[in-house]
Amino acid sequence: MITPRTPSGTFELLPPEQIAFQRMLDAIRAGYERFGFLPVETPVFERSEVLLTKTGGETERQVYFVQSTGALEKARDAAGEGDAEGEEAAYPELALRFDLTVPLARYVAEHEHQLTFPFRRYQMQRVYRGERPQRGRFREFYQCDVDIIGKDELSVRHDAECPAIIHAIFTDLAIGAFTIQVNNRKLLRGFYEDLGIVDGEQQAAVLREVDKLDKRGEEYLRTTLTGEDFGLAEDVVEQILSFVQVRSTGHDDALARLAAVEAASRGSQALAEGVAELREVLTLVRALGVPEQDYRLNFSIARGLDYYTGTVYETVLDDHPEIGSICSGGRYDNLAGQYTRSRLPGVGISIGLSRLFWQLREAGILQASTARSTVQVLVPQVDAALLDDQLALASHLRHGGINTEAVLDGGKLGKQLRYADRAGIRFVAILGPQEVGEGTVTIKDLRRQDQFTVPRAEVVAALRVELAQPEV
RNA sequence: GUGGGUGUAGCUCAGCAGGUAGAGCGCCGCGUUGUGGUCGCGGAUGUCGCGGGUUCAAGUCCCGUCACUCACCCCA
Repeated sequence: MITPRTPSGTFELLPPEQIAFQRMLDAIRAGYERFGFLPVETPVFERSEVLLTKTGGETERQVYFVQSTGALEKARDAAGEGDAEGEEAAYPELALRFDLTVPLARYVAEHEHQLTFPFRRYQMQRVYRGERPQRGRFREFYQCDVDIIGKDELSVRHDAECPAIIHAIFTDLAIGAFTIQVNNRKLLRGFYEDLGIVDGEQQAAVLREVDKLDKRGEEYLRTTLTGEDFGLAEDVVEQILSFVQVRSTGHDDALARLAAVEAASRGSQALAEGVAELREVLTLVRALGVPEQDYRLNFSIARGLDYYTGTVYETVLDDHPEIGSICSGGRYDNLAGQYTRSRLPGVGISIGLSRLFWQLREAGILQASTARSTVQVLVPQVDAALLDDQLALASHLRHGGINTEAVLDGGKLGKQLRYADRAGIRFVAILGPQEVGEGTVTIKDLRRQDQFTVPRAEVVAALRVELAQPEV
């Protein structure tokens, strides 16, 4: 017999948890729509050339190729004939998407003339990465993206919308206090230019290390940056360290820190732009109603992806910093340069829901409040002879908008109640000979261990009232 | 791609000096007739990952292999 199991790096849930997961998806979708975004879905696989435009070694290492058996045979034949027609010819034609941003770029470029700009879309689908799986990291996972794409231009005002969306959604999700951390790549670039770190590669390398500050600590950073690989002077490293540890403590403090950075600058143009952008973003974030304790400047945030050019975001849970960023994103100047001549700047964020869900579960902060079952009422079979009446009651409840399961196979009532309890169904509507005789239905609340009998005509109304009651 | 760890009942694991397999949880049944969760009693379940070796004897030691897992790179 074949051992049934999922491939490593994937996960599936039992219904009670799937419900919780679905509720989170619903909340995110609702949040995105409330901010005026349109839904989009794209195929799980794309033409390989679309995904591998930036033939970076990393992407190639992580992408899953897709190939039909026919295509595979054809490729084999070609290989057999010694047809070595360059590296690219060896790739299968199709590959699984590893994020939603690249497909978005292709989508926007492809449908440019049918879309209206600024194009505001959200997309919540699974993506695939051929990584070695790790704790809370998967090879298949959900991303929930929102992006605003402009044609030619997109004012920095849109950058302020992202924190507002994050705030609304994570408030709804009710998974605890959170802080939206904001930074700006131009500011970072300017700062490092001022320090004489001009080379793009070196800047990127420094940013990557700085990103580890929270995880590895200050000493690690000091040793690394002054060490062989970087060879930075000690006073430069100290400047980096003190800069990078900046965390604003409120709105006015954030503005003051921006002013301080600007005053200390040796005149970098990029730094000045970054400061101006952040200033505008922060001001509008406040105007959009985000409480000032929920956002702050954090100069250590860089984001690994090199396509970010301006504002960058990272959101953390205040009580669980170990979880890391639960939502991140930023501004990019040219989304679809590979696919169109049009200049399409954008800004967006992404929630890695699979990882978030997993970590919330591990940390024990998944709300227990969500129901374990989608069934609201079970109609047990007290007496097989009353099947018609039982089914009529179930039908009546369903017409009343109540999710109803009717027991078809019967058995002892006790067993049926146990079934309901285990399945996480809270209410039972009992219709036995007694109830049929007097035209009533008995409603039992398994959580509160309480039951009462109502006239048949009032069942739906009574249950609606009960369903609105808290469990304890 | 680089390094560690682990593989025993559905799950979590024990089995510490090699001697014929255990616990807790879960599951099933019973505690009578229309009432679950608690409680009591009873019950089922394992090619001890796979292959080879050492030994009178291997879950236990050795080798190989596969799988899973954690961390690093990178990232959600």
